[in-house]
Amino acid sequence: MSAADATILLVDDHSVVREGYRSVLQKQPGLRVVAEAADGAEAYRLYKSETPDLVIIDLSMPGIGGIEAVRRIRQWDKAARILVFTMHENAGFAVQAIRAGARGYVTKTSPPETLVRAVKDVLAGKIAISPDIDHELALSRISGETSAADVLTPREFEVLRLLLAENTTEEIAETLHVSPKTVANLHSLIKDKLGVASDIELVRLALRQGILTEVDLGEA
Amino acid sequence: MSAADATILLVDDHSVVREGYRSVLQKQPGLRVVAEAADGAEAYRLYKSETPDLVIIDLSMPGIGGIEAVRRIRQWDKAARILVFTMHENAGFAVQAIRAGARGYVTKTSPPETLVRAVKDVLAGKIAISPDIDHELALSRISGETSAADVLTPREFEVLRLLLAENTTEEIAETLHVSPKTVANLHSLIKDKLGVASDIELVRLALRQGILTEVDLGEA
DNA sequence: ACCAACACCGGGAAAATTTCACGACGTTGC
DNA sequence: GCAACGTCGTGAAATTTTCCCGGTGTTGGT
Repeated sequence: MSAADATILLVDDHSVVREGYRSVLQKQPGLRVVAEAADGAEAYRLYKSETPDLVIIDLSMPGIGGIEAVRRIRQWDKAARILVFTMHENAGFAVQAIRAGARGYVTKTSPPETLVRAVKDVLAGKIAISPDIDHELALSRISGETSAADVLTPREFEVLRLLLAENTTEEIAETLHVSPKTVANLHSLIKDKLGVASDIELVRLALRQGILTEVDLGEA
Repeated sequence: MSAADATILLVDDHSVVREGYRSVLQKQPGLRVVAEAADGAEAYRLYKSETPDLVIIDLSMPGIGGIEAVRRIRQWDKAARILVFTMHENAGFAVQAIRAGARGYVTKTSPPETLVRAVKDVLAGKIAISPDIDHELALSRISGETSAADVLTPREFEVLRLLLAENTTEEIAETLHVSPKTVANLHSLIKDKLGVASDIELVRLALRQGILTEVDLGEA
C-alpha cells in the first residue's frame, strides 16, 4: 500500500458483510480500507477522526439510518464522497440518498465488478448508480406517480422511516436529538404532503412504494 | 485442503456477501466452500449434484425463498444439514426455519466467531441458534402475540377490517349504522386487546397475521 | 452582496381524537 | 333467574394532531 492509496471507511451493521467488501476491495490496487463502523453514529465519529477519501455505507442500520448518517457527514464535510451500498432495490431510497448528499447508489445484488466500478467513479468525482436502479428510476419517471421520496425532504423521509419501524414519537425524538414536538409536527407534515389522512393510509402507501417491505414486519 | 474437509454450499443473492462468508470460513481449517448459489432453486439443484456436508443459506432471496429451499432440500435428503444465516432478527422466522428442517439460525449482526461456532456445532450434529434469537424466543414464549381473530369479537373484527380498508371513522359508522363514537371506542378497544399502541403497529400486526394482504393495497 | 426560497427546529393554542368510566340493552348458557 | 358478555352510546378528561408563528442556517440566483 502506497501513501497515495485512496482511504475507505466501511459502514454496515453486519460484520461478515463488511468482510465481504473488504475482500473484494483489497484485490484492487490503490484502495485501502482504513476503518469500519457498525452504525450511523459510529460512522459519523469515525469520519471526523479519519477523514477517509470515500465512505461505503449501508442504509438499514440500528439507530440513525444511513440517510441520516450521510446527511450528517456531508454537513460536517461538504466535500465528503459517500457511496451507498444497500439491499434496497428501490428508486425512492436512491433519490433520497443522492439528495442527502451521497455520490453513488449500488445494490447488493450487483456483481462485485459493479461495486468496484462505482467506487472508482465516485473517487473520480462522478455520480455512480447501478443499472437496476437506473432502470427503476426510468420507470418511475415514466409512470409519473409522485412518490414519497419526491415530495419529502431528507429529514422528513428519515422520520417516516422511523415511524414505520414502529417507534414512538418520543423514541424518534430521542434518536434524532430533537424535541418530541418537532417529530409530531413532522409526522403531521408528512401525512399532509403525501395526501393521507390517517396513519393507516400512511402505512399502506409506504407498502405500495416499497419503503416498508413485508419482510420488515417482525415475527410470523 | 484434505479429503476429510467438510464441504459447504453457500446460498445468498448478494455476491459480495458470499465473498464475506467465504473469507471468514476459509480461515478455518477443515472447512471448504465447494459451491455458491444466488437463489433457492439453484441451491436445490446444486445440493443434489454436490451433496455438501453443510448448506449456509439466506432467507430473503428472489424466487423461492430460503424457507422453501430448506424444505425442498430436506425433502430430498432427510439428513441434510442446513444453517440459516440471515438479517432477520426475528423469532418467528427462526421458528419457521427450524420447523422447515434447518439445523441452525444465526443473524448477520452476529460476529464472525458466532457463525464459525454455529457451523461447527451443526456439523457436529447440534442445533445452533445465535444468542440474540435465543433471547427473542424466550421473550415470545413468555408473551406470545395475541392472534387478532382469537381475542376479538365478531363486531370488533369487522371494524378492524374496515379500518384497514382505509375508511374513516365516519364512513365506518355509516356503513355499520352506528355512531362514530362507537367506532372510535371500538378502535381504541381493539388496539388495547391486541396490545398495540399506535395505528402503525396495528397495520403491521394485521399484515403479519394475514388480515390485510399486500394484494389489497391497490394500484402501484 | 443581496434576496428569495426552503429545510429545519420548536413554542403556543385551538381543534380533534383517544381514552376512560359508566350505563343500558339484549343474548347466551348454566 | 342471573351471571357473563357483546353491543352501543354518552360525557368528560387526557392526549394528540393540527395550524400558525418566528427564528436559524443553507442554497441559488441576480
